[in-house]
Amino acid sequence: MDNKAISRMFEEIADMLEISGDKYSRFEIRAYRAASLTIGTLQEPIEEIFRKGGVEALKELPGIGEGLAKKIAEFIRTGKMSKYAELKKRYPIDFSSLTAIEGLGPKRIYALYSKLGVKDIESLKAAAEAHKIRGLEGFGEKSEEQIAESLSLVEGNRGRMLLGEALPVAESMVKELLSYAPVEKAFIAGSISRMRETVGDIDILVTSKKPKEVMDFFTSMKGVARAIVSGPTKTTVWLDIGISCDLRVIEDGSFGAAQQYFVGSKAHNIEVRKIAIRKGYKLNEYGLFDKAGKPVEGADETRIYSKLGMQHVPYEMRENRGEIELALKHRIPQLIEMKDIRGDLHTHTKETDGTNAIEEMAQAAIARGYEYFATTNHTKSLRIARGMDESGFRKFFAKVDLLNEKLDGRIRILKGAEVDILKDGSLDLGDKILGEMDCVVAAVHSSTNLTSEEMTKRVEKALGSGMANILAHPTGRLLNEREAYPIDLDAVAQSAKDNGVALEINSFISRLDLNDTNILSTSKYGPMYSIDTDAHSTQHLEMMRYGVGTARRGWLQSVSVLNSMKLEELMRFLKK
DNA sequence: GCCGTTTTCGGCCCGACTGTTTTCAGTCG
Repeated sequence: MDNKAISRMFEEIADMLEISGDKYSRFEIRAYRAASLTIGTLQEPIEEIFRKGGVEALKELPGIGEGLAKKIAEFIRTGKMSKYAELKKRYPIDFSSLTAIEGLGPKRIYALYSKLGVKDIESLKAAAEAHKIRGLEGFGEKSEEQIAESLSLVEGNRGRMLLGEALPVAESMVKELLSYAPVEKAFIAGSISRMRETVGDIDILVTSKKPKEVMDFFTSMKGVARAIVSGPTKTTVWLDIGISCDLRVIEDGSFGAAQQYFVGSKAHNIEVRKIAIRKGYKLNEYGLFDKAGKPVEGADETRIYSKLGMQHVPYEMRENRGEIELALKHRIPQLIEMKDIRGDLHTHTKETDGTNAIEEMAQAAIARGYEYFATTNHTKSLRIARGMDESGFRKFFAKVDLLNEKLDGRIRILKGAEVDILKDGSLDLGDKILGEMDCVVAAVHSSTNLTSEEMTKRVEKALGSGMANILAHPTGRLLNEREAYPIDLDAVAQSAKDNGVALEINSFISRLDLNDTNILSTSKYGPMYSIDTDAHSTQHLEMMRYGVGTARRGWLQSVSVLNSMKLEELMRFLKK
């Protein structure tokens, strides 16, 4: 993907400029790093932005001006960036791998290169094993040990962890801190609090009058493999599950400022701090201060934003994607919340590849306070999931009818299917049985190697069939496993709107499909969205919060969410 | 190299921790 490549090149250019000793200002270097951050966290392909709007569109991106836009354009057009190539000739060093080593930055990497010829992970490993590093100026035994340790970690290859894996861990750590350590408040910050689909580490913030005791407790907690950094206010540990966890201890009076600071994102915070400066303040994690250094506000995050003339910004929006301007104008939308969700429209039972019976699914849905849910088992083409044919569904639906009667209005079970969209765009069951269903979820599970044109046409045909209500996991991606298949989401969103079909936001932790940027880019066509769990067990119903978080990252309001509707209104939408 | 209620020049986010540096540079988030 170009985004990653360009982001990495800019970062490496910054690294190389930093050691070059040429007369580049540190601000020029910083500009490359800022651009790297912008592009690295962009989830829309930069190539597409360029294709649609050329260099001018690139310049719209924060931190990208004339010069960098041209370099990006050069790379997209030719596959090369001359500035990068020139510098690389002078410094044939693999910075992006080496900077991943804890404690190594450009300066020390260059020292290792010029004195020991270290230029990649392998030569670094050799130097460390031969104990050649400890003798170098600026290095010591400790540095060498740290490098060796970090090397073994990098070789264990850690990617970003799924939100749905990290959040529960963070929650249990917070619970333990609150129960057994002298802390008053504990709060999950960082990318988890912003509900990013994957997270690089866990950030926890606590208030306490006894920071040392808290830190001692923290480093000895179950699941902590070892401490990486430990100070009185900040401690970083490595967890057994293969992710690091930061704990910051602050005073109660700074809680709001610290919250603002540690929720991030970095890009959002840089903008907020610039606004603070413009208004004659200084903002850091301890509070908002006036010119004389006198504290103005610190305990309450909302009041800090307010002093800056801004509305409070929901965590999920803090990505510097336009929310700053909205907050300044006091026009932050009222985002969808968990309490708006009245049901789940994509679930499975043991009749196909689920693990629970329909009765158990119904009880679990009732326990969640739902008004309704749809049972949507797989159809016959999906053999691997023991998909059912028409007679299978008829038999199953008879059971559902009985159950609905028995439940006597405590919840309404909608009869449905997750019907396969076949290669030619037709649906895997006949119109007769589909027409009898309350809720038809259509999904692509096969022939995913089509071109974008073919795939788009295939899906459009299914949406236009008059039988589909929801398009499940529209891009088919699986986090850390499989890329989205090529499809024109703009066309799909338009077609969904025209045909009264909702686009799914699949909440399953490895899917989150559509993702936040897909939602942001498709919502201008005005389709409805359905936030579903695709639950294959009663446990999976819990995943709803990840879908809601993703929807919030996509700035979605409840009026655009199908399953925030009351049953009666929903049934009108589902009518074929 | 970017950017503008400081607008085409002259600023540019901010603080913590570590190791070896005898006073702080380098790295990290």
